[in-house]
Amino acid sequence: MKVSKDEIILAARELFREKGYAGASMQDLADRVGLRKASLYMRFPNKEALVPEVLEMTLNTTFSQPGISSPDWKTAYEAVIRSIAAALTDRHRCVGFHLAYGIGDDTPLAKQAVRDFFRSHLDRMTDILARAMPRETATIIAADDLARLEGATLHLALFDDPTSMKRAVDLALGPVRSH
Amino acid sequence: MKVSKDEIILAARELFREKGYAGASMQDLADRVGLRKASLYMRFPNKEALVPEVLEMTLNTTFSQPGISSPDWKTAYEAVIRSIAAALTDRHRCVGFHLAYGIGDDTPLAKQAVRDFFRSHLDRMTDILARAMPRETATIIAADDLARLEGATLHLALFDDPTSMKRAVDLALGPVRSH
DNA sequence: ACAAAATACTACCGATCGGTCGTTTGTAAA
DNA sequence: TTTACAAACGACCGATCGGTAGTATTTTGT
Repeated sequence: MKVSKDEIILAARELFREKGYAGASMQDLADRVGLRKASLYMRFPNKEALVPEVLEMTLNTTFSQPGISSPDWKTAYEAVIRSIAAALTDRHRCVGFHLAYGIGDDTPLAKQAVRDFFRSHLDRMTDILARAMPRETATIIAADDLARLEGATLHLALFDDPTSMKRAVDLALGPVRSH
Repeated sequence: MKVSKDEIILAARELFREKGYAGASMQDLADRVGLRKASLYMRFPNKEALVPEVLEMTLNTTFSQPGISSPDWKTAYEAVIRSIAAALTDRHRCVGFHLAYGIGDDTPLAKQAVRDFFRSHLDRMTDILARAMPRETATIIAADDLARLEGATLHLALFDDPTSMKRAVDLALGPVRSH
């Protein structure tokens, strides 16, 4: 194999993040990894099938950062927030968010994958917070913290401005520290 | 004229919001307004030229809501926040955000229009807040409030869940009320 | 009523889209 | 070294993309 499957998924992630689902072409993906378009269909049955793989890889790396599996909930939550924020700050956009906006009912497998992607984020964040507070409260905090991080990518994507993301991290971590 | 220019812009806005710039086709737009594709090029020189018009119309309606031009800054700011939140809650997505994510360097006029769109939002919000606080503080609050509103569309688009948006409004307005 | 101008139309352009087919190439077991 | 299988390939498919040319139709000014 000239190119590993992970390399293709990685390139597909960049493509989806930058151009969205509709704007990403298989030809462009083939060019980026140095294969012919037809060869991509050896590994993936179609374009839609790339989406679950991209999101699964992203989810895994996000939640594989050190500290996230700490028994101390403060340590774990801070690690999650920082892991997400670091990825978003680095790339200026969120693949999942771009796909969430752009994917329609014509690609149901991709749509479900996007839902699972964010549901996993929310569940894992909620589980950590629920160690120290009622689950109901944890659910709300997780949802709002994630929304704030995602929203801060607006300033990154448009104005190359990371300060809003930094404040989003501080605001998510402030109450945790003083808990 | 079978169809007014504003109708076309309105339909284009829906299209961009749902499918993004790359995913929106001129044929689809023509179908929605009941024209032939070629007739669209009577009013707009090309696809890219739709973007500034769409965003200008959106900006105008957003900031034409009652209360926004109130001399009382609290009234004005609340009206702005509620105007933005109402539009996002209704449509589940933000056109500007979708375009901000999807538009690349190949469409520079559209890119600049998106930047202007959000810059106007931020400037107008900052101007209102600056009546009651240092401009530096106002800039930060405006940026973070807008980011939070945009981020809350994640829960709307994916899970049809408006609660995060409601909390975003409350959080943006809470400090204002108790000021 | 008539001419001029604006608008919408049919038909088409080359390029690119996602995807498939049949063949060649590389590799690993025998 | 031969055999067998997977991987990569060039060439191609129908559909759709943004956009244009020329013509018909409707509106407008006189």
